[in-house]
Amino acid sequence: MGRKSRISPAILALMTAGEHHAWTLEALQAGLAKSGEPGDLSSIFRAAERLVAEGAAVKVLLDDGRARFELAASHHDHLHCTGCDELVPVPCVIEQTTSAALEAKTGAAIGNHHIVFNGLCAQCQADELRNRQ
Amino acid sequence: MGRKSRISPAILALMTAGEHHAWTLEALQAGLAKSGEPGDLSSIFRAAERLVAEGAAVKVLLDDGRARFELAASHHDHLHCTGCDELVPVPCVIEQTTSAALEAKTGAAIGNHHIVFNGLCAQCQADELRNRQ
DNA sequence: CTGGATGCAAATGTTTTGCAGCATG
DNA sequence: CATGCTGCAAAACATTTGCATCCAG
Repeated sequence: MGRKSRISPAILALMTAGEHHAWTLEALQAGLAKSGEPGDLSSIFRAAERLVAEGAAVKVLLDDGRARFELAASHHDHLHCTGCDELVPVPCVIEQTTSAALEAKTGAAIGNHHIVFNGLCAQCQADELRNRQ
Repeated sequence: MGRKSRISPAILALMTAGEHHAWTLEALQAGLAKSGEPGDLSSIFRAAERLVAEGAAVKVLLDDGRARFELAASHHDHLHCTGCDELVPVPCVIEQTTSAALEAKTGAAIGNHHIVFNGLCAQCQADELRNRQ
């Protein structure tokens, strides 16, 4: 029944290798090319969406207008580093009681959430300090 | 020195009137047209960006790929209603101590943040319940 | 054979920019 | 009359889709 996907497993391998935590489509394309699995952006896009549909990956959209894909794992939020533009995972700080409190206060039915912090990751903060000296 | 902006004050008037809390460019264009101040999207875009630069408005980018503008005011976060697609304000639940704790834990320098909750606003939740009966 | 995966090209949707004209301080 | 706002058109940008092709079961 149809062809086996070459790109999907390569994406998962890339993500597991962990050069980044979250991958833009272009980063995926570059990474795949580097590991000998070049592909068209549209094919990578479709493979990534497939992974999301299967629950193996999640898609995160950022204020810079570019989507990032990462391995589906326990929920966490993100720090968008203004230095290196990486999307760094940070533990979730929304307590279970918090949504409930908000629901009670606003009358809304709250499902999931996503927090994006902006700032400098540890590495960039170190670089910043070093350059100032 | 140059012409007085017709669109900028009209945008502020619209926002203050408060039909929406956050406005997409198209919503702004529609609203302006309805109040007798039609304008080109590019002009509205530039006026809105100007307001952001002046600090009178803030720009929020959402996962649906469309930017929204709202009056600059005390910080709050948002509920993106999956029913009516409105961006509803909710009080911020990030304590000052929370960022500090995250900074200590991650080594990052955290500036601002933005939380987007997904769910149904009070109105849509009521509609949902009514339609099920 | 058949159903899914891929590549190429093109469409999409929104934001952004170039440029000429216009208004007003 | 110079400066900044406006409209129109087109570029830019990432994403998404159409379609023909290819490949493994």
